[in-house]
Amino acid sequence: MGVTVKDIARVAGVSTATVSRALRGFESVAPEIRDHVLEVARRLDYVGSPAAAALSTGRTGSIGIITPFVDRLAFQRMLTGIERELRDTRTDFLIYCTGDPSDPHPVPPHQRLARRVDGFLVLSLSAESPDLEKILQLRMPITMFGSRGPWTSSVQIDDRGGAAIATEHLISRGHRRIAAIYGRDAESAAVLEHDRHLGFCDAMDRAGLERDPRLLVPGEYTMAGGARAMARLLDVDEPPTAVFAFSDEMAYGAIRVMTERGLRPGRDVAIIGYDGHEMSELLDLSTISVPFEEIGATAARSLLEDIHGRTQRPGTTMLPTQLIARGTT
Amino acid sequence: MGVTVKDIARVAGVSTATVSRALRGFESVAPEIRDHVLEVARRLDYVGSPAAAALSTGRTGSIGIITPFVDRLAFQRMLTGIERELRDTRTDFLIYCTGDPSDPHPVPPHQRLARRVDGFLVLSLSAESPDLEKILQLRMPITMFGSRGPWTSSVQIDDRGGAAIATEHLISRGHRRIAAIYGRDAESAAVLEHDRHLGFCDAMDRAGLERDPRLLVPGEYTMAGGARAMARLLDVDEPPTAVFAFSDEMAYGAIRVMTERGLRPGRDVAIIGYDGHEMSELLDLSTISVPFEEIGATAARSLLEDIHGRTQRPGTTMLPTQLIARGTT
DNA sequence: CGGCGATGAGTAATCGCTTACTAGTTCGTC
DNA sequence: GACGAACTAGTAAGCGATTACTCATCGCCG
Repeated sequence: MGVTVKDIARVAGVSTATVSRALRGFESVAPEIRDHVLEVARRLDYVGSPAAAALSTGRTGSIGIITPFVDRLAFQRMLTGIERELRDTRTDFLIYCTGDPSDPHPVPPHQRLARRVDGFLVLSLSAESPDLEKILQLRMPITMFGSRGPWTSSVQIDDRGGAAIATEHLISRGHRRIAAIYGRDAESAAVLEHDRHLGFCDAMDRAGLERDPRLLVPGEYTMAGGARAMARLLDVDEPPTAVFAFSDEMAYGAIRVMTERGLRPGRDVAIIGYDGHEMSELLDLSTISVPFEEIGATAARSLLEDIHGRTQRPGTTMLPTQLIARGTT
Repeated sequence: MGVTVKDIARVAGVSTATVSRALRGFESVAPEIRDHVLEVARRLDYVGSPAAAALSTGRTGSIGIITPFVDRLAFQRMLTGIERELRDTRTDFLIYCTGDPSDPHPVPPHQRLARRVDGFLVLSLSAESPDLEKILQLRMPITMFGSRGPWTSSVQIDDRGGAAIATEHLISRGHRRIAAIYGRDAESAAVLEHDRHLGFCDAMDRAGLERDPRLLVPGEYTMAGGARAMARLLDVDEPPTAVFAFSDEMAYGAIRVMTERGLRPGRDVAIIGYDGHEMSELLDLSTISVPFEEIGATAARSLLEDIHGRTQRPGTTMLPTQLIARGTT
């Protein structure tokens, strides 16, 4: 059904080798023959078979994105950046969602994706994820965000510094009793949010403020989780006067609970988020803005360079965050 | 570097044909040989080459998702559903974003994806998109949402009915001067939002209300666009008392502008959105809820059935929408 | 005890493209 | 005027898995 190089070769009166060379723009083809072949290919509406090319060259022309979730704003924004970056490169991307660690995926990612892609973009994957090790073992080009590998490229943001700035912002507003809503496990050295927690501790300790364990609650990185967390915080004997949510989404949920209980964000209880999603502007939520689109684009670019061997050795790019003070603080 | 069927054949002492048959679970392999081959494959950590399999069978084991945008909540939600549905099927997905029609993509989707996937999920693509025709010409399995093809399967929602219900809801609240914020082109018969516009007209006409052209403004389906639209509406001589935004995201932007101008949503100006995103609950925004996750999952399931020939002929699934009345109306 | 169907497994062709080698020309140079 | 460098283009060998055919065995029946 499909037109193949053989068809073009026949019609153009050359060998398939020449067709292939012409199609790939090699120098060693006489200009007029090259143009002729290209013209024939166009006329026959030729579309090459990526499978055949991949089998032959070992290059698939696509990359794999590995992430624990697809339904988070941060991922959506990174995906936007990745798509924009890849758009003109004829590189496709596959998404592999590891999902909830408690409900392990039937087919491990390295099995499913290894032979399908030329490299991986590992986004926000907990460093303790068992999948990660398997992927590293493949020794394929990898760029990571949210975790680091010994020999892989990575894109990073200064989460520890950003979290400290967020906390100091609350402190500078006169707050002394400050709560933090983390994701799942603030203490684990392996998880993504560790840096944010460290930054929070840095700032609190520097200011000589007490870190009441009851004011440190998990929010699962979701709106619903943030709402539950806020409810818990408000039920503490001596509720906090300010809250630092480690993600905007959790802050949204927290704000809803505050509003439901008749508390005005920024007046009765201050709150600051982290991520800088578009929606936060709407809610007048103070936050630390994180350039996720750019993170995605940068990571994609880095991976492509790695794949095409245009890079010397794994590099690390640090992208800036920025405090955006709004009405809720 | 990779382990191939040949390696397994050698180690297991059988032919590659037998290895292939054993791996694919064919009947015609003696149980003990099958188990032995499987054991060897497992021991060697064998991972098959999708490229080779694809070349040989013509099946790629992946599907292509075609959509004009990746940075919208509706897409994110559909993707979540698709991912959930595909998770256990060993089917991968590629995303092809057509992007802004005014800035055409350098490589048309049918060229880039045709040979790479077994079928397409066409989501929210305007029926007048030039890409669509090319894809239809491929005669591959397709399931669409947001547009319809003559012979393709599709998942639909009753947008016309939903929009009428939203409008009637505003009317039932006593509003007479009602504005609508559409996306880009409310009149074109080809675009996605046509049905919502029709539903709006239905309800207005049935109630005998005037549709002032100045109260029909575009919002580009984005928050920023919705904000601009609302600003325009408030500058009209006789501003509307109620607004129907054809998407929640535009409603968010509209609410921001209302708030900025000191108007209280639901008190001074009523507003209702469309889509039922999670965030709308937070903003207390009335809306028509659309089950995007389920739409994605249903579409994916339908496409897989089509690809595997388990279906007789193209089917259409209609999914329900639901009015969610909240504080803004 | 020979022949036949059923069953299991091997041989080799094939999918479409890439590329190392080979071969035939054309120039340039001494 | 001849030899070799520099070009071009063709030949054919893969890449790794699948599968149509072919072949060997075994059991069973007449």
